[in-house]
Amino acid sequence: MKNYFKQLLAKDLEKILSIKQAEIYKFLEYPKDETMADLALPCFASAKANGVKPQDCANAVVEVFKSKNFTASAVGGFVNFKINPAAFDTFLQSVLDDKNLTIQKEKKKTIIMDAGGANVAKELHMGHLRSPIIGEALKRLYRVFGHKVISDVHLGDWGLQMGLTILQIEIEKKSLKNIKEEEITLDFLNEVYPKASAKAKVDEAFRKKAEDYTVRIQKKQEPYYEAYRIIHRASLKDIRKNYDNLFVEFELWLGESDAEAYTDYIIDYLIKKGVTKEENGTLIVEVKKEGEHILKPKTNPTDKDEYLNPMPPLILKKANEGVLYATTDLATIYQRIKDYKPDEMIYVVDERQRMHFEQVFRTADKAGLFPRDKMLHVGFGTINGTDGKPFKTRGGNTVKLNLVVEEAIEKAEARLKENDVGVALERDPQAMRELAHKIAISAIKFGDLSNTVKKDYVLDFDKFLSFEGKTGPYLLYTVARINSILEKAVGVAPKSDPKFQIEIATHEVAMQVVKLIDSFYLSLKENTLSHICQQAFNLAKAFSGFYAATNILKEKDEKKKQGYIQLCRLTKKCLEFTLDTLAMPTVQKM
RNA sequence: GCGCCCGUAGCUCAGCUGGAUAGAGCGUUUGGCUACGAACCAAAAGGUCGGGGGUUCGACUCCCUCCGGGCGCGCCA
Repeated sequence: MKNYFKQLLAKDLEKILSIKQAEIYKFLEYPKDETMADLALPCFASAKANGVKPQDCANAVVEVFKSKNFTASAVGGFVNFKINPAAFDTFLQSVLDDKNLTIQKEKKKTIIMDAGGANVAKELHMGHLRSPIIGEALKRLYRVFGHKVISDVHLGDWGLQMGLTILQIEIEKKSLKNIKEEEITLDFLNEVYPKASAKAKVDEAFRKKAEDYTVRIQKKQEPYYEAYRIIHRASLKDIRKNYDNLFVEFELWLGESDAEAYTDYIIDYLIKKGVTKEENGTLIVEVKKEGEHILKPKTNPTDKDEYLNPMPPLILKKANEGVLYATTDLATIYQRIKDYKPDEMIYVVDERQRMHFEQVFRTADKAGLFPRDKMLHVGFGTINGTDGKPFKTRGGNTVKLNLVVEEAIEKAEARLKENDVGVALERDPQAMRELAHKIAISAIKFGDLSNTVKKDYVLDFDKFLSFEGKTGPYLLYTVARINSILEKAVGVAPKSDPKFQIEIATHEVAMQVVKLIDSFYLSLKENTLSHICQQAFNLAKAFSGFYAATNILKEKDEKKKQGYIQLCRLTKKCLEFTLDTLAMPTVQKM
C-alpha cells in the first residue's frame, strides 16, 4: 500500500463493498484519459461474478458511496472518482514538508552494487556509458527507500589485456626494464592496447605469449608485475576523471586484482564443497539444470564436441593454471561477504553477460556461498547507431567517452550563449563551462535513463544533444523558471498554511505529483529508471502548461497567488528530488 | 541448433498487477514573445500495436504458432 489516495479511497470503499481494503487497492487505477477522473474502479469482474451488468454495479457503488475526500460518478462499467481540493491540499502539503516526498522506507538492507565496467589500460568509450549512469541512479533510488548501498567500480585489471599491453610495451621499449613511469602516459597506453589487441587476433604466437605474460603478472613475477602496477596507476587517473565528469561516485575502487588474494581460497572452498570437477586439465563447476547441456550429435566420430548447451560449466581454472573472469568474480563475492556482509548484490553490467552471471550466481548458490535470489544482474542493452549496430564513428571506430561529454559541453555552451544567462557569463569562462557541463550531463543521463534498462536503443547524436523536448535540459529549464518566480516572489510573504488552489489550471500538476511518487515504487520494483524519467517529464510538462496559461505573479486574488506559489515550490521540490535521485545535476539558472 | 531479448506513428521511444477513444518527443503544418525566462506553450495531420490463432465481459499487455531483427552459447572480459 503505497499510494496515498488509493489507500484513502480503498478505506472508504471497504465500508460499503465488503471486500478487503488491500483487494480494493489492487483494483484501483488511473484512467488513461485524465479528464475523466483521478482514480477509477472497474466493476466488470465483480459484475460478472454477481451476474449483474457492470453499469448497474457501478451505479450501485456510486449510490451508497460517501466520502469527504472523493466524489464518485458511474460511467460505463467504471466508478470514477475525483479527489476533492481539500484532500489534495493535505497530501501536497505533506509532500512538501517531507524530506523523502512521503516515499516510505523499507526494511534496511545492505546492498553491494557492482557498476562501472572500466578496464585498466583500455580507454573508456561509448560502451562504458550506461553502467555508471544506471548504477549511480539505481544506487540513489535504493537509498531513497532506506537501503545502504555500497558501489564498487570493480575494475577489469586482472585479465588478458594486461598481458597484451605489457608484451606490446616490451616490444616497443626493447625490454621491460627500460620502462620509466613518466613515459607511460595515457596517450601512450591508448596507442599500445589497440595495437596489441589487433595483433593478437591474427598472430597466434603473440596471443599465446600475452596469455603467458598474463599468468606471470597474476603470479606477481617481476619485472612483469612492476610494469603492471605502473600501468594501473596511469589508467586509474584517466578512469577517475571520466567518472567525475559524469557525476558518478564509487564508494569502493576495488578491482579484479583485489580479489586475486582470494582466488586460491575460493577454489579451495569450492573443491571442499564438492562442486568442482576436473576436465581436460581444467577445473570446472557444473551449473546446468535438467534439460541443459546437450551434446550435439556428431556426423563424424572425429568431429569436435559441440554443445547445444545454454548453460556450459563455469571454468575456474584454465589448463595453463590461469584464472578467469568467473573465478575472480567468485573471489570478489567472497571478499564482499567477508568485508561488508551484504544482504544483496546487484551487478549493473551489459545484458550480453547474462549467462556469465547466471553461471557465477548458480555456482555461489550451489556452494552455499550466497543465495541465488539475493543476486541480481541488471543487464542493460547496447547503445546503437542509426544503423542498428553498436555506436561507432563514421570511420567505424568506437567513440571515446570523454569526447562524447566534451562535445555535449560544447553544444550546451553554444546554446547557452544565445540567451541572457549565457551572455552574462561571457566574462567568466569557468562558470560558463561548469554550467554547460551540468546541462550536457543532464542531457546525456536523461537520454539514457529514459530508455528501458535492458533494451538496446538507437542513439542519434544530433538529436541526443538537441536539448529540446523530452530531455534533461527541459527539466532543468522548468526548475530554472520556477527559481525566477520564487526569487521575485520573495517580497510576497507567505500566509500561514497557504492552500494549493487545486482548480482546473493546477489540477494536472497536482495529479502528476501523485503519479511521480508512484513511479519511484515502480522503478524500484523493475530496476529501471524510465518510469521516473517519464513522470518527471510529465510533471514538468504539466507545470509548463500551467505556467503559460497563468500569470502567477500578476494574479490579483492574493489567496490564489499564494496557492500558485506554493505549487511552484512543490514542483521545484519534486523535480529536484527526482533529478538528485537520478544523479542528474540541477542548476539555478540556465 | 539451443537459450535470452526485441518488433507500437516518417524517426526515436513510453505504455505498471489485462480495462474506457493506443501515448510522448523529434520531424511536418499552423498559431503565440515591448517576456513571472520562447531550451517554452497551444493546436493539426500521422498507427490493422510484425502476421495468424487462442484464453477473457475486455488483449499492445497473458498463451501458442509463424515471420523479421539483435545478442549469447567451455578455457576473452
